[in-house]
Amino acid sequence: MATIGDVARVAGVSRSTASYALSGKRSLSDEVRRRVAEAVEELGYTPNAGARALATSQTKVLGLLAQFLEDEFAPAMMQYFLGVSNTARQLGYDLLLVNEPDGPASLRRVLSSRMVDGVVLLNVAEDDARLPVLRAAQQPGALVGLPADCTGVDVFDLDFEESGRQMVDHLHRLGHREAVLVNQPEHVVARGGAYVWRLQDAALEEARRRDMVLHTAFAESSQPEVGRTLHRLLDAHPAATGVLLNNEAAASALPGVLAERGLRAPDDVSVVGRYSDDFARTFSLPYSAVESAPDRLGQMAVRQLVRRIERAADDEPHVVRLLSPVLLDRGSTGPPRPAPHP
Amino acid sequence: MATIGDVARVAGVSRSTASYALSGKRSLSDEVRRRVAEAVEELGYTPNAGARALATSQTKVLGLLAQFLEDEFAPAMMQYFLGVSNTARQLGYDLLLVNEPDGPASLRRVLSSRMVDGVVLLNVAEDDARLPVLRAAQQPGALVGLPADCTGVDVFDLDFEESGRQMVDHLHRLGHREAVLVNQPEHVVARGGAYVWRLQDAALEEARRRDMVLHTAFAESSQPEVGRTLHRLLDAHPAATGVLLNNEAAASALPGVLAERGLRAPDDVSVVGRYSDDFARTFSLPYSAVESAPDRLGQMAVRQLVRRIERAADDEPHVVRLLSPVLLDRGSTGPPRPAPHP
DNA sequence: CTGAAAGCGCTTACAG
DNA sequence: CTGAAAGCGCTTACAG
Repeated sequence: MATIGDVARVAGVSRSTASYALSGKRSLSDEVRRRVAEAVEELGYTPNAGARALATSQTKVLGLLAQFLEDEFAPAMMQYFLGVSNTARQLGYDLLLVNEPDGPASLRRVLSSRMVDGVVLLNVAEDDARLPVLRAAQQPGALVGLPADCTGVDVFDLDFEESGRQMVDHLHRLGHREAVLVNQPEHVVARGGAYVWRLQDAALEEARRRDMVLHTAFAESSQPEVGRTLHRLLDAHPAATGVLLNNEAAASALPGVLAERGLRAPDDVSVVGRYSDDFARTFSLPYSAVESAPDRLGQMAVRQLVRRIERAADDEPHVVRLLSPVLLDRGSTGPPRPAPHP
Repeated sequence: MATIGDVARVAGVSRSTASYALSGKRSLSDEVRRRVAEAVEELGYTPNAGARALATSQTKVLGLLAQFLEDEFAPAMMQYFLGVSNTARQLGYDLLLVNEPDGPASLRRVLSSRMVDGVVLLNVAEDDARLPVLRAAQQPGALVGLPADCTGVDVFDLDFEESGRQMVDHLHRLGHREAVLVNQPEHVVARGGAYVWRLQDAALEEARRRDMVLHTAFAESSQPEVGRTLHRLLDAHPAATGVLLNNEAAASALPGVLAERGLRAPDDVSVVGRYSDDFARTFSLPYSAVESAPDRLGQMAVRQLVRRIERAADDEPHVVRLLSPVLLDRGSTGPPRPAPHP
C-alpha cells in the first residue's frame, strides 16, 4: 500500500506538502498541486484511515446502535437504517453497525475506543441503560425514540400521543363507539418501549373524553400466535366496530383473520394502523394508517448529530422533536355497520 | 481519555509491560498483572482503536456491502444483516455498513483506506462491478450470491436452480400441468440478479422435461403495481392451476388478489414460494415455500471470511457453497381443481 | 510558498 | 521477567 511518503517522493515534495495538497488547507503552487495529484493517481494512493484518525482525533464514522431483540419486529428497523445510512453518506460519514445484546457495554466500547465521532441510538427505551454511558462520553449522540430523560442528547420521534388521539378521533368522527387497540407484544413494554403506552394512554384518554369504549391488548410479532390473538380479541368484543393497530405483524395478519371470519373492511369493521407507507406498499397492508416516517426520523437524527460533531461549540441547546402524525387514507374506515340483530 | 501511558504510570510499569499485560502475549508476574488490571479499572481505560489498527494493521472490523436499490426488496436484506452481524460479533468483529449507490468506488475506498480487515458482499450480481476491485485488494472477501466468475473469493448462496426444479416437481407430482412463475422485477434481472434466471431457467427446463406448461413473468416489488400484475397474470392464464413465487412482495400481495377473485389455496390454486420462514411468520405469508436461509448464508460467509483473515496462509482453496433448498410445507398446495366446464 | 520535526496512541522486536 | 526505543501513517504547529 502506498503511503503519503511514497506520494511525496514521486511528486518530489515533502510529506507535509503532499498532505497539504490533499487536504487543501494551505495554498500551493499549481505546479506542486498537479505533481501531487499525478503521484496520487499513479500510485492509487488512499490515506490510511487509522493513521488519519489518530492524527486528527476524527474518524468520520458514526455508530448506529440497533438492538435486534427476540420477538421484536426487526424489519421495521430496516427503514430507519435507510434514512440513517443515506444521510450519513451524503454528509461524508461511514456507519459502524453495532448490534449487541448488551447495549451499554458495546456503546461504551465503541465510544471510548474512539471508533466513532458520534452515535445514533435506535429503539430507545423509557429508561434506556445506554443513556448514562452516552452522557458520560466525549462524543455526541442522537436518539430515535423518546426516553424519560432527554438531557444531553438530541431526540427525534413520532408524536405517539397525538397519533393515538388522532386514530381514536378518526373513528369517533365516523360514528364508532367501541373499538379495539392492538399493541406490540408485552415484552416490548416490559423492556420500556414507551411508544406503546404513549400511544395507548393518549388513545384511552381521548376515548374517555369522547365517551367511546376502547379495549386494549398486546399481540405477538409473528404467526401463528398473532393470528390467534386477533381472533380471540374479535371474539371477546363482538360489539367493537373499529380496530386500531400499533403492531406491524398484526397489520399483516389482520386481512387473513378478517377473511376467515367473513368480514371486510370498511364494510364490517373499520381499521386504522400506524406504519410507514413504504411498508404498506411492500407488504400489501391495505389499511389507512398514521405514517411513522422512519426514513425522515433517521435523516433528522443524523443531520443534527453531524451538526453537533462539526461545530466544536456544542453549547447549542439540545432538541426534542416530535413529528406530527399524518393519517394516510387507504379507504379502510367508514361508518360503523348497523348493530347486529339481537 | 486515558492512554496506555497513563495506565503504565499508575501501575508503576513501562508502557510495553502495560501493553503485554493487556494482550497477554508475554508472561508477567502476578503482581504486575494485578497492578495493571487495577490501573485499567481505575482509569476506565480502553485502547484507542485507530492507534491499535495503525500498529497492528488489523482493524477487527468487517465491511458489509449492501446495495439498497430502488424498487428492490429491501426488507429481505435485513435478514442477511442479522446473520452477518450476530456472527461477526461472536467472532470479535465490528461491522462497517457500506451502503452507497456506487458500489465499486465505495468498496475501493474502505479497502484501500484499511478501514476493514475483509468484506462481505451482499446482493452479488452475475457480473458484479465490485469483484475486480475486491480481487485487486489485499483483504479477502466473501460473497452472498453467485457471480459468473468466482475466482479469488468465497461464495455462498441458495441453490436457486435446484429450488426451481423442486418447486416445479412439487406441483407436477400433485398433478398440475400448467403453472405461472412470478419473478422479481425486471430491473433486478437487468442489474444482473442472476438468481432470478437461475431459478427460472431450471424451472423451465424441468417443466419441459415433465411436459408441463410454465408461464413466467416479472412482477413489481410493491403495491399497487404488484397486485395489478398478479391479476393480469391470472387473467392471462385461466388454465394454470399453480403459482410459483420468487418475489416476496408478490407473496404478500397474492392472498388479497386471490380473495378478490374468490379463489382459495389450495382448493382453487396451489401456491409455492421462496422466502424465509421468519419472513413468512412475520408477514403472515401463508404459502408453502423453499426456505431461503438468509441468516445461515450470512453466518457461513462471515465464518469463512474470518477464517481467511486470521490464517495468514490464504493458500487454502476458495469455496463455492450452494445450500440445498428445503421446501417447508404450509398446506398451500394440493391436487389441481377439476378442469372448468367448457 | 515549502520543509523538518513533533506528536497522535498503540505494538513489538531488541536488549538486558 | 521487564524496559527503552523504533515504527505504524498520518497532520499540523513551527520555522524559514
